[in-house]
Amino acid sequence: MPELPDVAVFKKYLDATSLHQRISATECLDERFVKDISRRKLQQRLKGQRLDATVRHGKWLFAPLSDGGAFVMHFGMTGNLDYGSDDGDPPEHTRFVLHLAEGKRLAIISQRMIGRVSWAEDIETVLAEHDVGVDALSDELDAETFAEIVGSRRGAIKSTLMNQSVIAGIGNVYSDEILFQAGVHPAVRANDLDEKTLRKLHRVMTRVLQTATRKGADARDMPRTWLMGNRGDDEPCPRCGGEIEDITVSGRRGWYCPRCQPGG
DNA sequence: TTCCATGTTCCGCA
DNA sequence: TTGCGGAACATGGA
Repeated sequence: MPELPDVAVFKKYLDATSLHQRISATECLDERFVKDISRRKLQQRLKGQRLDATVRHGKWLFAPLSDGGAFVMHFGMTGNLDYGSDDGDPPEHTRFVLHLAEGKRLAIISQRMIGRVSWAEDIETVLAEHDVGVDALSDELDAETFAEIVGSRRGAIKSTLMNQSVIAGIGNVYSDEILFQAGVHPAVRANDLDEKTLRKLHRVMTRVLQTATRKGADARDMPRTWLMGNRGDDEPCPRCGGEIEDITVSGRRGWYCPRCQPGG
């Protein structure tokens, strides 16, 4: 699930539940979920500290710590957070737990293990190491910059939007949504798009990501005119009523409406 | 049982 | 050298 809007929701959730509480202990339920640092060191770094704030960049979530450094979270394909009272077992597929003061705990859940927790001295360094580009909702990414970055790419527009080193935060579902609402075929090469279309894509991208975040990133709550609820065989296009089709673009299966998104 | 998945990373090729 | 596409990765639900 976790693309930019989902992670933005996790950030709000963490802000509302877990900030400024002392971490009394941590628990690692699967060592493989800890990356770039040993489990023991991560646990040492966290113990006794507080999560001071949260910073989201693309699909990454960071929580700067009271004594410096930051707790790093990435949710992969199936991550989630769960805050609750610290008695009994945490939810299924919990990989890491922060035990907090006053009998609470924050569980980091990841069913498929593609995801991570880690520690970073410096957030910018982590982003550079993983070649993470500008955040899709960053103020720095205005229409002109977007057109410049995206319009210089030779790959399919869908893969370009999903490429985290180009723009960070968009995954398979939201790339389909953005292209649908902009009326752009997913397989069109990015550098074949004209300036006007690129600016439209930027406008639509911003609107889609902001709206989705505001609605809690829950597909069921999105406007009916969105593609999101109709991804699948034999589904009608929410705009024209025609049939939605699937297409594989650089190994990822996407959905689009051939009538509303001509070309390719 | 086989296939597929909303993510990242690595590798081979142009 | 850089950018692109495909495959691998781990796990479990359909």
